[in-house]
Amino acid sequence: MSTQRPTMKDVAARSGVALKTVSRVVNGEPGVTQATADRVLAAIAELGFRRNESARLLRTGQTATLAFIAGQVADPDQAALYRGLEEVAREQGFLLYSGSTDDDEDREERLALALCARRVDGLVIVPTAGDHGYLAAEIQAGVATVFALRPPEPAGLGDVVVADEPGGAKQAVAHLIAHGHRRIGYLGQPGGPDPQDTLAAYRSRRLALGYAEAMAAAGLPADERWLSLTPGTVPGAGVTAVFCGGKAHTAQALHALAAAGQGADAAHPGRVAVIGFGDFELAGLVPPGITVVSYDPARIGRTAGELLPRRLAGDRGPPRLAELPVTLIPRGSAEFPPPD
Amino acid sequence: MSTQRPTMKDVAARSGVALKTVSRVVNGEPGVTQATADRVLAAIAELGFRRNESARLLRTGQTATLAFIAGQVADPDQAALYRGLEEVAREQGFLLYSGSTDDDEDREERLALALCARRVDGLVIVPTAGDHGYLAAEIQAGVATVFALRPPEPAGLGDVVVADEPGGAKQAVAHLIAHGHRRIGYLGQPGGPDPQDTLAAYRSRRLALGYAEAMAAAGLPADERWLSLTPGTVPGAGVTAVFCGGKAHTAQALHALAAAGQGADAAHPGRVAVIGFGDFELAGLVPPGITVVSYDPARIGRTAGELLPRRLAGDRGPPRLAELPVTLIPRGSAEFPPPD
DNA sequence: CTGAAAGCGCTTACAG
DNA sequence: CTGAAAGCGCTTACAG
Repeated sequence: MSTQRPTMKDVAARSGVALKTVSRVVNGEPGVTQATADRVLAAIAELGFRRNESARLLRTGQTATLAFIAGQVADPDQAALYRGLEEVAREQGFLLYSGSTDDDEDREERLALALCARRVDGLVIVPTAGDHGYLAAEIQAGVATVFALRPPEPAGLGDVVVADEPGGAKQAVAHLIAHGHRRIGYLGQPGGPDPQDTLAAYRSRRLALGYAEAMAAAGLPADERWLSLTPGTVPGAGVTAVFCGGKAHTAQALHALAAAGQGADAAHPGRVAVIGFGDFELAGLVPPGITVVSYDPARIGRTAGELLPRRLAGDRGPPRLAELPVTLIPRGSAEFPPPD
Repeated sequence: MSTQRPTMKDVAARSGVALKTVSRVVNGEPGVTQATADRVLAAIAELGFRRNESARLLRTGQTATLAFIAGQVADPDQAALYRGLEEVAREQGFLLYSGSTDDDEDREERLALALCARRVDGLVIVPTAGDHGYLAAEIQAGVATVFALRPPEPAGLGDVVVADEPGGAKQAVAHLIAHGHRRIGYLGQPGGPDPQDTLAAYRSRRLALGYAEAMAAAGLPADERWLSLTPGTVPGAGVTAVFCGGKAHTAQALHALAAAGQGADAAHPGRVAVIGFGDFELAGLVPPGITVVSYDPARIGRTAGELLPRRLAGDRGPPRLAELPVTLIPRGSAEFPPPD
């Protein structure tokens, strides 16, 4: 069916030299007459020979391959993370496998093990909520592994790169306080130990921590209801500002407040200030411009990629944790004092 | 440095059988005593053996690997396309490489050839504006190749899957006409042969075609200025509706119109209807809800993936072109009559 | 300067 | 039921 690809053996036969000589020419090794090299080169051109890199790598014992396992590669944050990782991979000469788990524990395991069976050199993985013990043997066997956006279970399995969610929450709350707000709510994932412990829930928990700490540090009361707002209770909660623990929550809060006539733009007298965690496309276009605390997913990817080489070089030191800083982007929805 | 991975040879030695017997057990082939199998299995467990899939595939002559080459994997549309492709890949047992060209012709070639050197079975590629002749030999050699979102140069190099942009433009214009609009403008990429012929420019050209055709079909005059609107000229062009040829253009038009007091919501008396090509996150949240003609990038990816197997099976028929249908999603910004 | 042999980790085709 | 040999396409280590 498919035209057979010519091999070095074919090139050798055609140019009347030994296999090894072809190898020398292909690799640009010294010690080949110009005349011989020319003959080999001619045969290569005539046959359309291209070296099979997979075969070379098998012999070499490496694969020059990294893998990225996302929850959803199409999620904007994880896609950006991918890009950061891709950059590092390219610079270092790695090709990149990728795949999505859809937050399915079993699918993650199948995918990760399939990739390890291909002998990828490194693995960057956005872990599902499940157990990652299955990776211990692979890590032990030398697969450089970094967990991104959240730590694995059990923790300590490998290096971790996350955003500094607690710090981000503190920044957001401090920003609101600086604008005169005192009754500040937090809209996150419904609390409690969640069997469906998603990435968003993990992040939400960390943000709630930072929120509570910032309120306490400012000597502000943190009404229990403020800590467990839902989209429906935001308008009636009596808060003058709300911090939203994720893009979805930000959108929900904006919807609910707009419907209740408490949207963050000047048209609404009882307007509630809104600040979200995580930047999103067009955040600047939704009136009056949505202020966010933004982390840099591409940087998380780059950092993850940069942790790999040391491990590949044989570093078996204890797992590292990188908490990357976040930035507040004021756009209007949080830069006004409370109504009273 | 890294703990050596045990091989089948090690397992064979440990269990006192021949290599071939280990292979039989690992592959679940019949004709092995339970006792022998148990001994082998025990050795596998003790050694923590996992078959090297790359080695197996080398011998088999396949790689069970596909590659996706995007302009930007992080672009929301291309990320969705990736997901569609990933689904098909998973179903068919392929692992997936991916990479971004950043619309750089040379980078595309380097990446594609590196992937072919790894002997990927198939390639789905969002082509840059450059020449793709370098792929002819690879396609000839059996690499199943599909171009997505736009055709390659020269055309006819391989199968193509694109959105039906002309059809989408016609739908959009017809929608506006049905709501009473007659002076309809088109905001796209600046016309003319563009040396920097981006994906957006290609799409924009196809949309302009559909726009012109729809106007002509309805017997409506298409003022030349209406066909070459820029963000700055939209408010003063005297049109009552504008069709935008991409997410960026839609955002620009919304900005310009809002600033000129001609935004698409009821608060503006001289409001201009807006309809965009390509859906975006929160299109429903930007008041009054942005009507779009939406194509389904995930479906493009799936379709591309589904074209691969036939080629892998040896089909050398002429290149196929799939133009996938688009859908109009009314959200408010285009569902009102012109002011007069 | 050039090449014959062995090997990467596995499977295929044959023997016993 | 079990195994010894050859081979996938390349490189490594040694000879000449």
